[in-house]
Amino acid sequence: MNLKELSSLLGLSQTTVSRALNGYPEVSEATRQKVMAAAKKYNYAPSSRARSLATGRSMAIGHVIPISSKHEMVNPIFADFIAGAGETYSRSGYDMLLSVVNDEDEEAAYREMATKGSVDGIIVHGPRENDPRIELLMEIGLPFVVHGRAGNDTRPYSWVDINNGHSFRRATDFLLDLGHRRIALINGIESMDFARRRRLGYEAALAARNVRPRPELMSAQEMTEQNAYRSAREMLALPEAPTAFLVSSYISAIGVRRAVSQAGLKIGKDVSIVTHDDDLSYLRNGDEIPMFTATKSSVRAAGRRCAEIVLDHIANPDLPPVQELWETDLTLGLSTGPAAKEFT
Amino acid sequence: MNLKELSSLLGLSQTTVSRALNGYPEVSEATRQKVMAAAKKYNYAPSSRARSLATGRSMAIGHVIPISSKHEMVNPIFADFIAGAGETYSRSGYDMLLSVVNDEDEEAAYREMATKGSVDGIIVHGPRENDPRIELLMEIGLPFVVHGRAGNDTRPYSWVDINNGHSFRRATDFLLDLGHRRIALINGIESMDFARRRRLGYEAALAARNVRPRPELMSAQEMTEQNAYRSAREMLALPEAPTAFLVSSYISAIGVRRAVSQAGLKIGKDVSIVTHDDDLSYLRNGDEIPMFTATKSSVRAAGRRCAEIVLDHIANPDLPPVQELWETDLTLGLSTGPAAKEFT
DNA sequence: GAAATTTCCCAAAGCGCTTTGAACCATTTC
DNA sequence: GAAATGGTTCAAAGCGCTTTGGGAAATTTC
Repeated sequence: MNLKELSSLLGLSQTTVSRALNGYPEVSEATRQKVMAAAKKYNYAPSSRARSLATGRSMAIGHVIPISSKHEMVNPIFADFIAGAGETYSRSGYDMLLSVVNDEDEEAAYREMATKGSVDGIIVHGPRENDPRIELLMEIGLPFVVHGRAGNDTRPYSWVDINNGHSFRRATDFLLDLGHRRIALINGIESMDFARRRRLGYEAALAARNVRPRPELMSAQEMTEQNAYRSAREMLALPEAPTAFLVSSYISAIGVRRAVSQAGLKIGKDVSIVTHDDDLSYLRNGDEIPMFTATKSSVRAAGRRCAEIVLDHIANPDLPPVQELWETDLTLGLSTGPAAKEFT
Repeated sequence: MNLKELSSLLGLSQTTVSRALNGYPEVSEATRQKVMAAAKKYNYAPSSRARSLATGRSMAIGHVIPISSKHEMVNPIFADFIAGAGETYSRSGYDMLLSVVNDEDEEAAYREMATKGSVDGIIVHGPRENDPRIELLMEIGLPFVVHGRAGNDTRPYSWVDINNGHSFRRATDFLLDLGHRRIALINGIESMDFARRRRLGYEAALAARNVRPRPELMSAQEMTEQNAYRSAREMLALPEAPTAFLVSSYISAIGVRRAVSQAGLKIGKDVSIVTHDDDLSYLRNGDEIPMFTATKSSVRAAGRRCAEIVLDHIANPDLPPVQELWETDLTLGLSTGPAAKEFT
């Protein structure tokens, strides 16, 4: 069933039927009702192909998921971000176009989305320091929103980020206040912007209290349970083992927890853990009392917001860039306590 | 830059340029080279909008992600499945169209994809027992592949599934062989086909050895760390506590591990755990010696395969349905051992 | 050397919609 | 009663591509 058939069935022109369905005012209420009813009856929906050719808009937002050919990790927070963005899209009649590419093909993927015209806007994931993608996307001219920020690039592009530096500074301060002095940092790969900022926040807090940063207590790897476990285990075996861990992801925190338990130490008593918590739907940090003390910010909410912003930019191209820096909640859980005497 | 401009720039007809770019034989090698060079120089790529209108194919596969309005969980294995499917798509020039919808709107979402013609095929996620979507999709007539199966619907549709029943039967047998008699099952929601089959496999193994199934040792909930933790904790507090756990997801297994450790019990000694392992990229089960004994099957490989099958069906509509039942690997890890004497 | 074939290229139709510009009819205004 | 107005509707152009049905030039065949 297409427009032509439907129109002739109704004895109306394609123009009128199209307008009736799209809510234009130049059509009488009576005929609109008739058209709507017929559309429903014959299960008609305009072909998105034809429609987007005619309107020049494809009603889709592109997300490029880079798969590192080296480590092959798929970011676990990705599912929740997508879910958030997807909620926004489906409310607005937009689709989400996902492109999974090797990271070396990523730029080509963006360029292709633009030249093929398959999307009206783009969400950028996992920005790195001085990410070349920003430059590329500004050149391409498609509206885009970055989840995170790319280094200290101050050019006016839209992004939604959490205040990673401040967040980890506060968390470190909190541990210092509890008397901890040997605080380990289990971080993500530091070419990622968020990880770099977190380390800087952590170091700033240490410096402010004249605590010497110890390289052996800082690890920066892909945030898998296993990497975190191994790092924590090695650190706990040091002669001057850490009394607290600051961890960049919930998954990693689980690895740290395993190492700590296995060493026969009690979490929150012998060893404290503060983790960042993306509030993933399948890894909730407790209902009443959170298990981990955490810097918390919902990545799903970030997905929703990024999507909203890119849709705003599409609807209104003159909109100035939107830059939102969200503070995290430092939520107190059961994983932290004062530094044990013997260690101080 | 569009085809018209490019053609006139080259002094050729649109026909010839189009054919040159699409690899048709009716164009001389010399002009093809010229056209290719010009396309590259002017960064031309045919508009996917126009192209799909002309060809009638949209070069995209639809995935519908249902978000349960009740519990709001996003399936954590989803990211890896998508990554697998995405690899296949990008190799073949297809896009992935994701639609995140509330589960009550799911049928409408499929229907819409079909009538709007926005996709050429569909992948179905998370089939339930007697899933109405199968019927719907057969009626719609779009090629589709189900990741998993819908109950005992024997109609000829394509699916890729793991042998959940056999897998959990083997795992249960393995625990029984080790002397365990009180084996708990931490399962997913049993309206999901995979969870139902796993329970049946588990019960069959128990029945074959005349071990009475105990309802108090069976839980069926969304597979979050926390749900699993709570279930395991409650079970461990029973007068006749389980000596082994059979768990449906790695995330859940982590929750069980937490409960076991917290109870002061040693995993693999006091309490055994066997889990299903989807081989998620961010939750690898150890490199050398797996942490958990597990029934393992890569969900990413399943994503790749489902995508391949749906593309095959699109390329060749007469292809008979493809049904693949994959066996899992029962990989021995450190989480299992003989039942402790005191318990037997 | 004429006829048949092959090679290469083109004009134009068509995919299914939206949107422009014009036209028709029924009211209202002067 | 003629002119202006407003509410509805329509025919046709156009979005940018692919593909059909030829057709001219080059090559081969007899």
